[in-house]
Amino acid sequence: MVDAVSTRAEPETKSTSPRTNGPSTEERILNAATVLFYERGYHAATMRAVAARVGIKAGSLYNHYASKEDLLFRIAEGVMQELLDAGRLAVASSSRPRDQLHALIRGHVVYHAEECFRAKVADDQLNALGAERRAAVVGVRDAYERLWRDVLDAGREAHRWIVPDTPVVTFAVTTMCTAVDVWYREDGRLTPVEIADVYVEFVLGALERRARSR
Amino acid sequence: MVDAVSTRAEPETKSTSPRTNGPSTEERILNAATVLFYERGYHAATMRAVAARVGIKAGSLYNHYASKEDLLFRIAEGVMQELLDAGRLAVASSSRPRDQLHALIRGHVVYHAEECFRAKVADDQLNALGAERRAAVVGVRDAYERLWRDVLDAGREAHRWIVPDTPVVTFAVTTMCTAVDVWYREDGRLTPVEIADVYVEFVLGALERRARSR
Amino acid sequence: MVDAVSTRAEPETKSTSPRTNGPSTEERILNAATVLFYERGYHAATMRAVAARVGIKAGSLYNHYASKEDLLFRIAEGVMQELLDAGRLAVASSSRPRDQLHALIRGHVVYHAEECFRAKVADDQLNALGAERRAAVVGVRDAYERLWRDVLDAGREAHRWIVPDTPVVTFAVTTMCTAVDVWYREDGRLTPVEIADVYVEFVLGALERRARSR
Amino acid sequence: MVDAVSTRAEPETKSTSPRTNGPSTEERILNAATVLFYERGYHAATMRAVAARVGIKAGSLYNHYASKEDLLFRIAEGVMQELLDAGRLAVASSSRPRDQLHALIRGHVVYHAEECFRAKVADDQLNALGAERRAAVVGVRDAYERLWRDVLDAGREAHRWIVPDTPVVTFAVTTMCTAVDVWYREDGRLTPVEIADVYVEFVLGALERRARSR
DNA sequence: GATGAATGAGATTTCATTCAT
DNA sequence: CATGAATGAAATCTCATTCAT
Repeated sequence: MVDAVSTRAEPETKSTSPRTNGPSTEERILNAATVLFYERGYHAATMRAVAARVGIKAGSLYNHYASKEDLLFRIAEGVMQELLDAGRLAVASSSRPRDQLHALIRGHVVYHAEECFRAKVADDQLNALGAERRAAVVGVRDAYERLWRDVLDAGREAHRWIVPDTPVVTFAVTTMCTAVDVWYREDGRLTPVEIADVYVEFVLGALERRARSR
Repeated sequence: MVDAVSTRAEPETKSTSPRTNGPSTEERILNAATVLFYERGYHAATMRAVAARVGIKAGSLYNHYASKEDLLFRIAEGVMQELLDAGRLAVASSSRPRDQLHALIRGHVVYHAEECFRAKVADDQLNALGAERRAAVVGVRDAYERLWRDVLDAGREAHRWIVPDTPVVTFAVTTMCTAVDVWYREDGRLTPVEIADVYVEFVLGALERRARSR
Repeated sequence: MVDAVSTRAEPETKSTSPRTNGPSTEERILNAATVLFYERGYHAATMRAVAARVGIKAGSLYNHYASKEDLLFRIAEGVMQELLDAGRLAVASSSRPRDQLHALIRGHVVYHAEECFRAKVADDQLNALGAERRAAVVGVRDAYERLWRDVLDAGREAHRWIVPDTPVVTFAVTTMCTAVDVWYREDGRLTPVEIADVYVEFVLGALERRARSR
Repeated sequence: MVDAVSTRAEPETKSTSPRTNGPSTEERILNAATVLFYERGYHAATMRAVAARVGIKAGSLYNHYASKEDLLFRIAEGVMQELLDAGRLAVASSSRPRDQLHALIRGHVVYHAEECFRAKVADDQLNALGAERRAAVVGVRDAYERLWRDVLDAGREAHRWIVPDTPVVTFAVTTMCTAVDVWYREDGRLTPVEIADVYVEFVLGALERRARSR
């Protein structure tokens, strides 16, 4: 189930042309923009720098994308859509809230590890978008968060999870699981799935806690 | 103990001249910059906008601060220093890790709720600083995180807390507790202290969890 | 020999494209900057004014030169290099110090008359350059002055020239010959070569003077 | 005769108040401005830097001088007037052109050595003055140059000096004698008077030259 | 589809100058 | 007289974007 996420084509190796070429210019531009938005932030990254990373000149970017904001929009929209799709699969993979949450966390953590650049850009640079496009992305994000909220509410009923305040807990949990995009390194000690399991344990432990004596 | 944080003078009401005046121009500039860096991000906020918010002209800012970067540095440095000071008080307030963590979480959450603008700016805009100044701020931040790590390690010994990976858990917990700065509103349902207690319960529940049957 | 100087391509008439166009934008910018630096001084000349003289907008200058200082550097470096090259040819044109000095003076005077704008800028605005670039230009200038000093020393031996203090006399003579760049006008009474001959006579007269009765 | 120049009060030691104090604030400001205009040029020197050198704040300068341009004007006017006065004394000191020129050169060289900062500022930064004030200074300068021209013309009659073109030679000679202000150092090998004698010898040698055989 | 050059809007910063205290 | 703070004008430089070639 979770694998819905990790089966996404890797833009560096798969390409448009059936067999021979690397990624298309469009893809290479989007990847370059992703890295630069990640490293410097949207406003500090310049179109010249994006172009240089692709090996073309700034003017040529506009043969492929309408504007700088357009680049950011494509990145953010793509990320949110992929997350939402994966989240829906996760929820559909079982009818038990505990398994659904397990799948949600695993999908979220793995995605934010493997796609840490894109995910972090989508999170952090969102308010650089104009009102209209930001609203579009936020809409998808809200749908995604509703998945989590619904699972938490269902678990409170089905498993007697302790959820004093659903929105607060939802946000706390997703934020915590998102944080891997800050420090994940491909060559680190833990694989994305192992990291995810730490989080699953931690969150379920908290939800299923008993009243502590103090 | 935790109150170390909330006793900071409120710059809007206390002032330099004993009684009569409001905050000094320096303070008003720093506050204006904080809000604008928060709302738009460092690069998108302009010095003209900061000045307009204070009611002076852009050039006048430079009678008080050397540069735009200087403004950001003062904000970030102040936040980190205050957090570190409060964290040290929290740790010093008891010798039981459980109480220390309680104090840490409460201080952190209350601070990030009450000072959500300043705290979020200090977190998000850090890499807009030049290398040298960023390093100075990061140094303070690292010292602060070490407080948490040490408490978690001590709790693992003293209370048999389940901490599979100290850095990962530390980062997960602090990130989760930081997240209030995103959504906290003064007129919300919960007070900062109430919010903090939700987090305390949640985190201690997770750390003191028992193996679940699956 | 002296003609080494006057054979420099005239940027106003030669161009990049074989035949049709006038000077390139790069050349036109450099010429405009030269005139304005000459008329107003480096600091009082604005990039806007340079651009206006070329017929473009200020921002466009930066498609061709990295900075205002860069413009000054190119001018100064070019002048000094041309003077040095011409000076070396002059010295190489004969083995008699008297003829070498004749050639040096003529070359120097003709250059400072024909290129009075560029030459005066290179002389007067040098300390507007940053330390590094000023050092580069001063290095070339020192090499040029050494040519003169060596010829004066050689003449003292070969022709019994009266040179009480070589550096002082060198500087006095070159300064005097440089001064044409202040007042020379193309439509004046004397041609550059005629002016040069006045200086040659004057300087050789001084060097070959006999003790006067007082 | 020449000593008319060197008897000028030294502003660092003599003062307005009869006995006790150092130089007045007015004088100290003018001296600071002189040094800074010399070192950086008029436009690159800031009023703040002038004030800092005096030990006051920028605003206080305007209690003493009306504007930055005013400072430059006082410097330039003072220099030119002093030169003219000394030149008139020099010419009046004898009726023989040879002695008059001797006194002129000595006075000029000594002045440009001892007052090299003020003299160089007066020469180089003149065109930073507005049209009106520049004209006032240039008027004095022209009167001074006329002294030299008249002596050269008189010497051509009286001593058969070789002066092919009076303006050209006048300018060449004064420029040469002015150049000491560039390199003179108080702790150098030669005293101002010794330097002056080198120039006197050189110039008279040139003027009294015989036709050379070539 | 890429390029080089131009543009115009805007950003940060500097600085001479003013003035109330 | 000195000061600190404010001002407004201007300067250098950046950058997304356009467009003819």
